Amino acid sequence: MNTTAADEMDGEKAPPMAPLSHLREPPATKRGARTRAALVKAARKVFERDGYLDTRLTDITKEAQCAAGSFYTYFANKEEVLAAVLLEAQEDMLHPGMARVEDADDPYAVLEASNRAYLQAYKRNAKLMALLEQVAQVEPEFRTFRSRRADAFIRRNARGIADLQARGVADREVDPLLASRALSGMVSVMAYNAFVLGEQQEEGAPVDFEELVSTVTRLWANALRFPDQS
Amino acid sequence: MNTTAADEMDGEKAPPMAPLSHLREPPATKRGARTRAALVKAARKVFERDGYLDTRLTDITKEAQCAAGSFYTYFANKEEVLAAVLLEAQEDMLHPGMARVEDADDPYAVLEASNRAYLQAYKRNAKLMALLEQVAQVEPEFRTFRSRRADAFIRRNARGIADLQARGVADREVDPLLASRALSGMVSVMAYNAFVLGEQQEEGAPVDFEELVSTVTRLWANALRFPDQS
Amino acid sequence: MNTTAADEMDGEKAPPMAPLSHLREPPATKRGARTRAALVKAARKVFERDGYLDTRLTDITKEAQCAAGSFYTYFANKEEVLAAVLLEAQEDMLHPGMARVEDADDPYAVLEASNRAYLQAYKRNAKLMALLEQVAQVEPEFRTFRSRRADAFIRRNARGIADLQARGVADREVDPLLASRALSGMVSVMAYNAFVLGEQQEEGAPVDFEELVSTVTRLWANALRFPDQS
Amino acid sequence: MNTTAADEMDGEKAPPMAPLSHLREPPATKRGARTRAALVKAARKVFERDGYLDTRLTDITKEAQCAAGSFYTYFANKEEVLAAVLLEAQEDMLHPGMARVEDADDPYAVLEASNRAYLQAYKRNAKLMALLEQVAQVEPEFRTFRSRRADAFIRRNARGIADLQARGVADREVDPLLASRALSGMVSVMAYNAFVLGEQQEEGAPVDFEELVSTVTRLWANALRFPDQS
DNA sequence: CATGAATGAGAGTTCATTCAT
DNA sequence: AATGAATGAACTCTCATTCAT
Repeated sequence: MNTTAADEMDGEKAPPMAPLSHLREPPATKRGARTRAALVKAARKVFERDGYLDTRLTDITKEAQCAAGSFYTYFANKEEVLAAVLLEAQEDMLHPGMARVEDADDPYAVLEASNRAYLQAYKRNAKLMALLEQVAQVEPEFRTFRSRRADAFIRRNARGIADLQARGVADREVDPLLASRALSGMVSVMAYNAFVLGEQQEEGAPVDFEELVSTVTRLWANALRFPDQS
Repeated sequence: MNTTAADEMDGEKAPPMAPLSHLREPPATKRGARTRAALVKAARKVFERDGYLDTRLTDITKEAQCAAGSFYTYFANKEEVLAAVLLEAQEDMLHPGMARVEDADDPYAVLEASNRAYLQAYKRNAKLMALLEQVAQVEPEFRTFRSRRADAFIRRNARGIADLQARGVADREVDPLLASRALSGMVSVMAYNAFVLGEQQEEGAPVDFEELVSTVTRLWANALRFPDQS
Repeated sequence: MNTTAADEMDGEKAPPMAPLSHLREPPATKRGARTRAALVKAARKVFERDGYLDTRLTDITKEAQCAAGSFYTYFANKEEVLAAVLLEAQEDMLHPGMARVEDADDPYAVLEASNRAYLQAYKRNAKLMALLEQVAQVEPEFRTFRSRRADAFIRRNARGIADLQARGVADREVDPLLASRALSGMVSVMAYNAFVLGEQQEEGAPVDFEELVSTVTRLWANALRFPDQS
Repeated sequence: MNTTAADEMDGEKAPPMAPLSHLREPPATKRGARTRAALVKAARKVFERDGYLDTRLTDITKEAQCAAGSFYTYFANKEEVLAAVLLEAQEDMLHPGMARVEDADDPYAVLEASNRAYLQAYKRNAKLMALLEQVAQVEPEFRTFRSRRADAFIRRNARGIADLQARGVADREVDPLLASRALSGMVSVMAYNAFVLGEQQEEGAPVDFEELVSTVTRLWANALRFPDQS
């Protein structure tokens, strides 16, 4: 299984933001580029701090230290800045920097590395993921966006599962795609609970990261009936 | 394992809406009760149709065929009607009406029945669940609400898992609570995808309900290493 | 000088509330009378507590423990209850209960007794006076009302002054009416400051009542050049 | 006595509007300054015409010929515009332009000039004073404001009285502060009656300005037992 | 390009008054 | 006469978007 669980964020080359790609032409001047960059940076900061809905455009321009009107030089509305923010952040979210696995043939080791990388990436971008979840509930365009990326992730894992089934290492009774949906979903829910909700409520001990990795990996492996290794 | 996966909705007797219970005094007259009921019904309809955010209070009163001001006789704001809507719907969501299981000692059969009941209830109340997910992203009070109910569900399943572990029927290596979080989450994600997102996008064949039940059940059973039955 | 400074409140027999006398017919039944009385009493309490403007009709009916609609059985609006409240209170305000003066021919003694009685009455009805001042600024009908009563007071004192002038005991250079306006006004301002504003602000030592009496009396006597008695 | 009765309006250098100074940043552009000025001017006009309570914010913006929303660029609410109106008017009210007195050592002449100047200023700003009285009954912040200014006025006159007492020209039996309260109050009541109430009711001959000045001056002088000059 | 004031539609909310029961 | 729910006009305030400078 050579896929990673971390690619829920992957765009797979295909235009990832189809509905959001109506971006304006990039600024012609250096000053313009600077202003635009400041706006995107400010937008991310404010979005993450106040949430998408509670963010007013003037909050963004204030944070970016530019005039309210300047916003419209680069973006048509709030959705468009958000698209720009996500586009820019994608880069980081796509390269979890997975550690080399000693034995690439050991499915369990590969799976564990993959889950660890995914969870690390999620944690690193937790605020942005929280934002994405929020926006997906509020702006249909972003719901599609979220779904597409999840699908890519799911499809890749499905291929991994099918591969293992072909090699006789995984339970052949389950449909690879459906199983991938379930198991990938399981991991992403855990990530959401741990890194998004876990942060919001101070009470309760936060989950131990390594325990999280080992638990989801074990459950995943069991669920597919990886050969016993104990 | 005699718990059901369907009780994510269960309040376990305890006041389930603590933060939302600032309800006004119930109407003193029949007429008042009728109007209030009409408002709650209208609210549910409009919320489910337009979403929480896009719903204006006048949309609700218009739907309920009463004056704008009448709304405030019964509710202080949009949040309060929503609380009333959820409170009223809870009843139905709490009694999935799980079918009798032939052999209550067969963990697999119990699990399957439990999952089927849960998924049926989810499907039946899909629009409301969609609403709850949306609102949880937008109003902190409801986030707490959602979390609490999920917790109840998780804790119950955790008890079931611990029980099976004690009986030697389930993998003892995993922490029951963490495993319950993961597996319960897996089921609810599947439900969300199938019944909430599945409805919104017309493309693609909808998942077969029975296949869904059998897949999540099989994965769950495998994940906990239920004894082989094939 | 046999007039009293206390009669700013006096209605002098003449219909004192001309513009406010459009009162409805008195209730026919006993129950009606009771309800009406409860409303007036409640109105006074709430008016004095919350001020005229911040009082809603429902506050009054709530305080009177009757239904909102019942209000209109007895009064057309807020102004009318207020008129009723004032009408009822007038009685008390009109009888300052001035102590007998030993020597009714000693202008100074008479003046002092008169001022003391006036200030006592003002203090006793301070909340109502505060209310009246507020209402006079807000409802023209009551401005007239306040003016008329002040006029009565002023005219009476003016007669007293003219009398003393005739007896050669008071400065003949000043117009009696104008002087009365000034001096009566002086006393009422002091009363307002001491008993209305003085209560609202906790800081500062409240004025000593007797010092107040002696000061205004002395200034008044001096202003009219009462014969020296020191 | 070198103080003036006219300084009830005086702020004495100290920040006179402490509680009202939560003003927004002044407009950055000329256009902004123009709009703000137009709003303040319009507010004063409408307030004086309709009274504080009956003034709707849209009345002000309509009068200023700008959009309703523009109001909030400069003021948070009705109170704030009023503060701005008073702040602007203060200037004029603080410089009664008292005529030079021939003989500054003649207490009577000084007193008369002072009273004339005060009454002239009051008359000039009568509508604003009416407004202030109204508002003081309705908004606690402005009650404080009114009190503070009256206090400044009173304290100054009290110093004048004490001074005269020290020079043996005024009755030493009265407390200077209390006497000042009474006499300053006497003048301001007369001013209120003459210029505020006098205008509202058309009936009755308006008081002759000079007679007003000479009467209050004479009474004041007598009250303090200025040495005889007749 | 940047600026920041101007715009105005639209939402929530209050409460005096009416009226069916 | 009493009740208390229903009504709806009126008002404040927000903020995305435009536009003159």
